[in-house]
Amino acid sequence: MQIYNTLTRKKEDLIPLEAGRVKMYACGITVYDFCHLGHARALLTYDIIARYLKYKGYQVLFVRNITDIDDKIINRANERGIDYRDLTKQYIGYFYEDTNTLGLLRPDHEPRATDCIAEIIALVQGLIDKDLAYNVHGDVFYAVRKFKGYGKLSGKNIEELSSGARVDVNEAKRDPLDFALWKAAKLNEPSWDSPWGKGRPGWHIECSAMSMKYLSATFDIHGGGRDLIFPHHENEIAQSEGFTDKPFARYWFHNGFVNINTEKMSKSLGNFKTIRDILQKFPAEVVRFFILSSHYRSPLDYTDQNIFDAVTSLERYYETKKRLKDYCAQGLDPASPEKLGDKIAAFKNDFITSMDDDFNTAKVVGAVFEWVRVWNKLLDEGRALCDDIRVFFNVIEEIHQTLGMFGSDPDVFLTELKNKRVTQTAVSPESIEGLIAERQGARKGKNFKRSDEIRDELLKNGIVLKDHPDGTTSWTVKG
RNA sequence: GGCGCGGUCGCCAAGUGGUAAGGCAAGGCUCUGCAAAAGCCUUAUUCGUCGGUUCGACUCCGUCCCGCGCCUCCA
Repeated sequence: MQIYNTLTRKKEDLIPLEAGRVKMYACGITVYDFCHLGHARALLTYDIIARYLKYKGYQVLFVRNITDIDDKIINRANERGIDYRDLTKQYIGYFYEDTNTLGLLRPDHEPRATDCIAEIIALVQGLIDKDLAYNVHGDVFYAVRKFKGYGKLSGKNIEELSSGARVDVNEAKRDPLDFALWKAAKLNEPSWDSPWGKGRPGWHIECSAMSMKYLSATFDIHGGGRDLIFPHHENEIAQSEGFTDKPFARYWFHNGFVNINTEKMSKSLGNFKTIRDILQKFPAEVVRFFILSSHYRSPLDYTDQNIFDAVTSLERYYETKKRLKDYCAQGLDPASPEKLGDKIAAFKNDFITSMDDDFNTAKVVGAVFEWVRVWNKLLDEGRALCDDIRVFFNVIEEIHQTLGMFGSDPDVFLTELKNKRVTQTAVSPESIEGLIAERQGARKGKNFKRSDEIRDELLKNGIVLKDHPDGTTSWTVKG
C-alpha cells in the first residue's frame, strides 16, 4: 500500500521498520477549548489510518499526545480565575465526549505533557550536552543552525527563513530562528523544577519526548494537520534527530484544512463550528461521512448546504439498507434472480485497492453508492438474492470497521436522524401524531380538503407526511 | 518576498497518458384521492488560460490568470 509522504512529496510504499508492525504518532490537541470540525478531521484521519492498518493485519502501536500546558492554557485559566489543571481537566472531559461520540479509536497511549516532564527535561539536557541547545537565564533554546537538516520537511531553508522572519526577536535568543525547549517560569505561572530553574516545557519538545518514550527513536508514521508542518514538525525533527542521531519519523502525513468560505477554520479567526454543535443536529456518522467523502489531503469546505447534502446522501444509503433488510425478512424466492457474487467480490477488492492508494476514502464512498443504485433496481424488479445481500453486507461490515460508516442498523440511524431533526423544528412528536390521527379520520371520510390542510400545516414546520398503501401514515422531517 | 497546495457538470467530489466514479440539485417516469416520500431514468465531446511533448493529454512540461495555506499559536 502507498501513503503520501510529506517529507519526499510523493506517494511511497509503506514498508514498516518491523514487518507486520506499524508505530504511529499523531499530534493531538491543546486542551483549552472545545474541539471544532477541523480537529475532527485531523482526528478522523489518524483514526482511519490506524483502523485500516489494523484491517490489513498490521499490529499497530498508536500514540497521540494531549498538550495540557502552554501559554493559551495559562491565559485562559487566568481569564477564568481558575487553576490551569481544572481547565484542562474540563476540556479533556469534553474531548473524550466528542471523540467517543464520533466513534474514534482510543490510541494505545495518550500521554499528557505534564506527565512527561522528567523525560522532557532529560531530552533538553541531552540537547544542551550535545551543544545543540543553550540556556539563557532559565530559558533553553534550540540552536537551529547547528542542525544541518533543518527545513527538510517544510522545504524551507534557513537563509530565507531568517530574512523573512516576522517573529518578534526575543533578545535572549542567539538567533531569531531558535525556538524554546524550556521556558523559565514567570510570576505565578505553573512550573516544574529543572536544572535551569523553575519552568515549563516549550510546545514542540513534548512530542519528541513522548514518541521516543512510547514508540522508539525511529518509528513509522507521524502526522497531523497541515499547519503543523512548520514549525512544529520541523522542530520535532531537529530535536529528535539532533538528540538520537537517528532518523525520526519515516513517513509524514498531513491532512488538509476544513475551510469556511474558503478560509481556514481556526480559533484565531473565530470562524469555527464545534464538534458538539454539529453533533447536536446530526448523527455522528454524518460527520464522518462529510469528512471522509473527500480525500484527507484536500481542503474541505464547510457550508450548511454541504453538510445537508451529506445528510441526504447517507439517508439515501440507509433507506436502501432498510429496504434490503425488510426484503430479506420476507424470505422471498425470486423467480429470475440476478447473481452478483463476482461483482461483490470485485467491490471488496476495489475497497482495498482504493484504501491502499493513500487512503482514498472518497472513492470507497462512490463505490458504495453505485451499489445503492444496483440494489434498488433489483429490489424494484424483485430479483435480489438474499444470499448475495448477506455477502454484500459482510463487505460493508469490513468497510465499517475501517471507516466507521455504513454499518449502522438502518432503523437506528434513521430514527436518530429523525429525532435530531425534530428537535430543530417548532413541533413535538406528540402533536404531529395527533394531527396525523385527525387526518386519518378526514381521509377515511374523503374530506381531502381538511386532510390537505393538515398536511400543509405540518409541512410549514418541516414535517413531511408519507401515506402508505396499507393506509398508515408516517412522517419525516425535511432535511 | 520565500516555500507549498489547488482550480473537473448549477453545488460537492473521485480519477487519469487512451478518451470523465459517486453524491446533492434539476427534468422525466412509477407510485398516489391529490401529494409527499421512495425508487428508476436522464443530465460534463469536457476537466482555469495559452502554448509545447505525444499516435493520443483532463492527466506530462512551460506560461499566465484565479483561489488558498505556511513562513507567528493553530488540526
